[in-house]
Amino acid sequence: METEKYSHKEIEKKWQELWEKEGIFQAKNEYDKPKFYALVEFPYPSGQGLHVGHPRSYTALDIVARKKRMQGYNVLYPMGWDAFGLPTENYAIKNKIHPRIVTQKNIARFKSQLKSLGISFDWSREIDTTDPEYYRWTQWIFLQMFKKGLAYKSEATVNWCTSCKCVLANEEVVSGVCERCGSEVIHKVKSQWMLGITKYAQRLIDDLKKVDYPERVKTQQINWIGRSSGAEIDFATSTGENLRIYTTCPNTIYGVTYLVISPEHPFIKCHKNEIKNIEDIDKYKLEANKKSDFQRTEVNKNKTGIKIEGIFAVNPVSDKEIPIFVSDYVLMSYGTGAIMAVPAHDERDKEFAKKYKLPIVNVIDENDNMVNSDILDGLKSAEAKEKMIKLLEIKGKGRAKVNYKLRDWVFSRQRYWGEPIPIVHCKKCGYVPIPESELPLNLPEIENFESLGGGDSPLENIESWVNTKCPKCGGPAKRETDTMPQWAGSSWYFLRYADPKNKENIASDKSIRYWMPVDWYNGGMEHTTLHLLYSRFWYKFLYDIGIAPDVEPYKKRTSHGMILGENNEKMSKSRGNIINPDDIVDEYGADTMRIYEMFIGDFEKPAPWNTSSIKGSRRFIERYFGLRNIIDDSKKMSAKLETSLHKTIKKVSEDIENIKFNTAIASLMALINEIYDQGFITTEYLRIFTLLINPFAPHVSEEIWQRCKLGAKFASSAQWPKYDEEKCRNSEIEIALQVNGKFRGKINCSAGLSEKEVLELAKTNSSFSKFIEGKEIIKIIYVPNRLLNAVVK
RNA sequence: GCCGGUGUGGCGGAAUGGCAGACGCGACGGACUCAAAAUCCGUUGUUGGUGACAACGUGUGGGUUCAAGUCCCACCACCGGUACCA
Repeated sequence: METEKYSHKEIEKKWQELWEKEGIFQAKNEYDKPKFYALVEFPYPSGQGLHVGHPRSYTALDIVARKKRMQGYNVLYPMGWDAFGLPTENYAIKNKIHPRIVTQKNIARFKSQLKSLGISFDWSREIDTTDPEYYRWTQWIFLQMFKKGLAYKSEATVNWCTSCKCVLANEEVVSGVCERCGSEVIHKVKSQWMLGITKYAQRLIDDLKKVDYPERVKTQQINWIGRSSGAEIDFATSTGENLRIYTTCPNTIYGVTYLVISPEHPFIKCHKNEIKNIEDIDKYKLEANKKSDFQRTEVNKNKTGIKIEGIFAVNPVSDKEIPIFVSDYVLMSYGTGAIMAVPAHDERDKEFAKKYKLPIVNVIDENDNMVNSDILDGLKSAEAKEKMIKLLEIKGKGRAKVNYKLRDWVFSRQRYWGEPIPIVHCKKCGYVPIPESELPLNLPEIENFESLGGGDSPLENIESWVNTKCPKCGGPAKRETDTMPQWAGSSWYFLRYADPKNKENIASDKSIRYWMPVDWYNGGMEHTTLHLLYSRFWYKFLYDIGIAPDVEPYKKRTSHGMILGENNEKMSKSRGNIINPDDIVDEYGADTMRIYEMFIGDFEKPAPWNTSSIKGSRRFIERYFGLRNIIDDSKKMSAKLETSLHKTIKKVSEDIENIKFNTAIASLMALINEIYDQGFITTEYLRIFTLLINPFAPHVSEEIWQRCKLGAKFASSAQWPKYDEEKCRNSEIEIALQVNGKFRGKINCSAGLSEKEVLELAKTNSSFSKFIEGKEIIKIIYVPNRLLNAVVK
C-alpha cells in the first residue's frame, strides 16, 4: 500500500508544464466544430497583484470551459490585460519610471499568479490594451464613430479637483471629494470629446430582452438609462420668446402655479435687459456654480431660488399668468432645463412653493381622477395625459417627448497613460481625423508624466508631437492631446481574442462570425453601468457598420459575489484583512484554493473568507488522492453506490450549468464519503469520479488519471461522463409518514408501491399508528415514493 | 426617497410546497501515539427527560394549505445601487 503524502507543489508544477507544452487549451480555428466562448473580465494589472476575488470568477468559468471541452466543444477561454489607467500612471509619476515598465512588471506578476492557479486560459491569444498593435484598433473604432458623428467635441461640465488642478473622471470622485488627495471637487466647463451613447439608449433597453442576464443586472441598466415619457410644452412669456419645459405629467397642467428654470438656462442671458433683478440672479447663479457636489447633496432638501422680476409666463391651456423662478434644483443637463411646477403633486415643487408662499392647486383626487382641470375633469390621470398631449399637439404648443437620464459619455482624459485620440485640430478645417493608414498613433516618449496645472494633458508639453500638418489641407495643425479613458480598450476586447494577431482588421470577418457572441461572460456587478453598458454600446455600433454579426455581444452574463475579509468587511489594505492568494496556493495548493473558493457559498452572493475552513477542501482533495489505495477490481460496487454515482454525475453536470458550484462539490464530497463507507472503489468508478472532479481540481485528477492508468494522456481531454436516468432512482426507498402534517416516522420499502400498500405498511409502524389509533381517517395524501400524510379527527 | 438583494445552528451555507439544517468548518467524546500533530470512529438546532420520547424552531405579525424556510398580505433589520432626472 502506498503511503506517499500528497505533495501539491510537485504535482501542480508538473501538470501546468505539461499542459503548456502540449497546448491542450488552445482554441482551434476549426470553424466547422461547435464552439463555446467563455469569458471573464480581463484584469487591470495593478501593483498589488492578484486579489482572492479574481480566482473566484476565473475558476468558475474555468470549470465551465473545462467541462465544455470534455463535452466536445471547441472552447475559447482567453485572458489579457486592461492595462491603461490611473494607478499605474500615479506610480510612474511618483517613482519616475515609465508607465510601460510598471505595466510590464505587473503583467508578468499577474501572469505567473494566474498560471499557478491552473486556469485553462489560451495564452496564445493573450492581449494587452496598451500594445500599439491593439490600441490601433481602439483608435480605429473611435475614427469610425467620428465619421458617423457619434464622437464629437463639445463643452461639457466636468469634475475638477481644486488641489490637483486637473480633471477627474466620475469614478474618481468619491462622495464629493478627490479620490487621490481628498480635496474639494467642483464643476468646471471644459471642451471634451464625447461619445453619443444616448443615441443608443432605446436599443440598449430593448435588446436586454434578447439576452440571458441576471434580473438585477437588467434592472440596474434600465434604471441607469432612465427612460421617461412625457411632453415638451411651450409656455409663452412676456418677452415674446417661448419657454420650453419638459414634464412627465402634462395632465397636471392646470395645477401649474409657476415655472422654474435652471441657473445656467440661456433664457436669463437673452433677456437680461428685461429682468429687473438681474444682479441678484447673476449672484445666485454664481453661488450655485460654486457649490461642490458634496454641498449640493448635503443641501439636497433645502431648496433655494429667486424670482425673475419683470417677466412672467402664460399657461398655454388656461391662459393664466404665472411667475418664473430660477433655482438649482432644476438641472440644465436634463430635459430642457426648465420645468412647470405642480406643487400639489410633486414633493420638490411643494417644498419650494411652501418656502416661497406660492399657491398650491390640487388637480388629482385620491381616486386618481382629474379635478379643477376644465376639460380633463373626471378622467383618470393616465387618460388625461394622453388627451392633453393630443390637445397640445393640435394647438402646436407641445408634443410627446421621451427623455433619458443617460448622458453622452465624456471620453477625454488629460492624462498620459491612455490611447491618444487620433484627431488633429486645424484652424481652417476644424477637427480632422488622421488617415487610417497612420494608425496606430503612438504615445510619444516623454519624461514627465504629470498633468499640467491648467488641466491639460502632459502631452501638451511635447511640441514636436503636438504640432503637425492637417491631413486635409496640409496647413499647420495641432494634435489632440487628451487621451481616451480607461474604459475604451475594454469596450471591444472580446472581439480581438477571435483573431488577436490580425494586422488588417480588428479580427477577420470569419473568426468574428464563428466565435461571437460570447456564450458565457462572468464579471463584477460594479461594471454593470460602466464596462458592461459601454461594451454593449460599442458592439451595437460595430453591428451598424457591418462588423459584428448581431446586436448583442454576450449571450449570457453572470456575476460573482465579492469575497469579503474574515471580519465580513470588504478586503482592503486599511482594514488589514487582505488575503494573498499566493500564500494560499503555496501552503495548500491551487486545487485546494479552487475547491475552497467554489465551495465557499452561493457563487452569486458575497461570502466572507475563512482560513480555517480551507482545511476541509484540502482534506477532500487528500481523500480523493487516497482513493488509489483502496482500488479493488475483484469486487462489485453496491447497487446503492451505482445509484449515487449516476445521481452525482447528473447533479454535477446540472449544477455547473446553473452556477451552483458549491452544491456540485458537496455532492462529490457526499459520494466520496459513501465510497469510503463501502471500503473500496473499482477502477471504473475512480475513472468517472476523476472526470467529475477534474474541472474543479485539475492537477490532482490528472495525477490520478496517469498513475492509475485511467485513460489516454490527459483527463482534461477525455469525455465528460454521462448518466443513466433509470439508474438515478433507488429501488429501496424511504417514505416519510405524517399525521395531520406532522412528521411521525418513516418506513423503508421498495419503490413504486401504491397508496394502499404504503398505508398498510405505515400502520405497522408504531410511532405512526400511535397517532391514528382510535381516530377517524378523513383523508390520505400520498406523494409516491416520498410521503404519506394521514388527516385524522 | 426610489430600485434591487438578503435574513435558516457556534460559523460558511443546503433544501422542484412534502422528513429543515445536505456538505463543510468548529466544538465535544473516543481510537492510534510516550506525547503532540495528522488520520480514523462517534456526537453536535434549542428546551425538558436517565431513557424511549415530547414540545419548540428558518427576522416579526397575520393568512392560504392536509402540509409553508418556500406561496399571499403587512412590517422590521441589514447590504448594494442610485439620487433635486421634473
